Amino acid sequence: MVVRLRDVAAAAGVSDATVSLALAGNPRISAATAQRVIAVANELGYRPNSAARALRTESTRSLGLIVSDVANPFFGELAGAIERQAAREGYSVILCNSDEDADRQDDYLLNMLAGSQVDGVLLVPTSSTTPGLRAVASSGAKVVLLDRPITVSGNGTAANSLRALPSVSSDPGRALAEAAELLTTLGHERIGVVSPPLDTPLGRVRRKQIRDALVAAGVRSRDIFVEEGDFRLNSGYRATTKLLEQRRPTAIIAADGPMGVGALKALRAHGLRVPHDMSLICFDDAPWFDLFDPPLTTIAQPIEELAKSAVATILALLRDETGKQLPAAHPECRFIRRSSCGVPAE
Amino acid sequence: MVVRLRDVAAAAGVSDATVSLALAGNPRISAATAQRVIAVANELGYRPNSAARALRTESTRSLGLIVSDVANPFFGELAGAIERQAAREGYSVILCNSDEDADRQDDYLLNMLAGSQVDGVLLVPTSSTTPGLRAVASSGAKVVLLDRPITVSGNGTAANSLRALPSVSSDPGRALAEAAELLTTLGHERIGVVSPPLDTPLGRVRRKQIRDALVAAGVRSRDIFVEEGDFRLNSGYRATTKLLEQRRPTAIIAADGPMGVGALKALRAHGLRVPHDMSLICFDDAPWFDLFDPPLTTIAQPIEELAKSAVATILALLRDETGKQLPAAHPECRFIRRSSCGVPAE
DNA sequence: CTGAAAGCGCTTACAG
DNA sequence: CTGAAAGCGCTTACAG
Repeated sequence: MVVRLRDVAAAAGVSDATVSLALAGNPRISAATAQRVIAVANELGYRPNSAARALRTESTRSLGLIVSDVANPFFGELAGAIERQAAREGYSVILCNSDEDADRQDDYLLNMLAGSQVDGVLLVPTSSTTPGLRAVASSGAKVVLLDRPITVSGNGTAANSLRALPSVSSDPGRALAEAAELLTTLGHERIGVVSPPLDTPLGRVRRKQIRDALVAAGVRSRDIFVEEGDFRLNSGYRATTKLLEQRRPTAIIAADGPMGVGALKALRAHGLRVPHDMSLICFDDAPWFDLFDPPLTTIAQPIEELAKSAVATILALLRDETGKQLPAAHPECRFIRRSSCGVPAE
Repeated sequence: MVVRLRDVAAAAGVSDATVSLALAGNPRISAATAQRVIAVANELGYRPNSAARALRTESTRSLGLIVSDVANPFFGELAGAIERQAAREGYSVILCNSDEDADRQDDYLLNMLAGSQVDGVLLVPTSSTTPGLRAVASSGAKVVLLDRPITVSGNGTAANSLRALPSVSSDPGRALAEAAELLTTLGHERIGVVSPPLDTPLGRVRRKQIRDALVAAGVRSRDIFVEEGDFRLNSGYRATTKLLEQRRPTAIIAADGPMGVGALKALRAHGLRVPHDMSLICFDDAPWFDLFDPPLTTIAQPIEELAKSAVATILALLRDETGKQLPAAHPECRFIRRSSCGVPAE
């Protein structure tokens, strides 16, 4: 039913090797033969069996992409952009969803890499360092960390191989500075932060980045209130509710889109108007953020750049057997001011 | 670097065959041997090479999913739900994005199926019937149509094999009836429709479904104005602009989320307030639709059910060598009334 | 209950 | 310039 190399060879009256070489464009095959082989292959609709090719060449031309939550539009868009980049380079993308679960992440990592299902993996890591990631890193597998850092302690070879993993994520520095300045300029003094989980490296990094930006803009450290979320909508709702009940900030910064949406829902539920009673800034952007009531001010991640860097980095890693450290790529976030920030109420 | 079956066999002091059978849980292997083999395999971190396994068993335990636009949150969520279902059954999902391009779709179809990269494909077809789809269907490949129908003319075996493709999509019937009734009850008489492209089967089907629902609710056929979009935000904007300038409806129905968002943007740009000056209903839903200004009334597709049906159907197709026709699955859409519909202005 | 051997469909040295 | 042969890492009849 399916056309094999052998069928093409028989139909063209040449050997398997000739077909393989001709289709690969190898100049050793005469132009006449090559042309005939290609014509026959097209006519029969021949497509090489990818398992056989992968087994022989030890390269699958597939990449694994493990994201923490595909339902988050940020990761949906990112997955799309990565697929587009990878397709341009002749690679397929196997999409995996860890759902923020370290065990699911490790299963995917080990099955895909140790099982040679893919040549490399782009990983949005769920928590700091899982056994699977450690194993995979010290086996020298091709892994690029995406969107989130990991923290590594110790000096063993395992720790060093983890540290050697290239990392692609956005830099919110300048955008956060703009956001913080906007808030202080408007007169905000008490700021709530809905952060990622603080037991993850990203959580600690974001907390520090946001805190530093606010302090640099003149907010007193004791007037910054951090409430933990878990990246999802409901946690943004809960964290915001806590901030309202315990801290009474006049502005809130939420560390991703879903938590920002959750925050807005919580503010609504408490009868607070944005920006009149509360200013709100979140991370990530989407084409519909300006249709919200009110349009959301955000720190937008550069999705296309992230996708490009991620694919370029993993491909460099695949080409390079030398293992020389690749430069980390950190494209800048963009601050997009819309109307969810205003002067604090009395 | 990577552990092979052979390494496990050597370490356990048995043959390759024994390892393979033991790991497969074959009862022919004594419990003692099996236990020892499994322990050794775990210790060494053995994972079967998927290319070798696929080559030998002629089954990859991978599914292809070709969507038309991952940036559309509907497909993002759907892809996530499908990945979850598939993972539960031990299948990986290769995500492909056709970007509504028939050639890209055909490339993916042929490479994945003729190249045996996957066991089956879930396809959101871009347009009616492409050469690739025709080829793949008549070769007996395992394909399930998702979310969109195709139309098939003729009686050849090719046409029949296309007609035999199982199809999973939602049924908007009841939800549309509720939507139409709501509009007429509110007093709307002139309705604009932002439809999918009318040269696609889905476009024609949706136009008819919406028209029928509106007529059944009492709208005169000549007061229904259909403007074509292409599934994306900008086309919703353009189509809505046309409707405003040429037809002056008092309510608009947009056939998917991005076009609904585009419609809302166009209404804003024209200084129209929703629902005071114009009522708006769209298809698909998202957790943030109730934060829009105004919260959007929609016809929500049952994403989980679609994912479940799609995966169940393709797995049934893979198991079944008999080729008996599978029942089409059409879970119902849900009408979600929010505040984007109101009494028409004078 | 276990092992030796064949073979899935390719690619690639090696001959000629 | 082309072909015969080996081998990638598995699984599975077939012996014993």
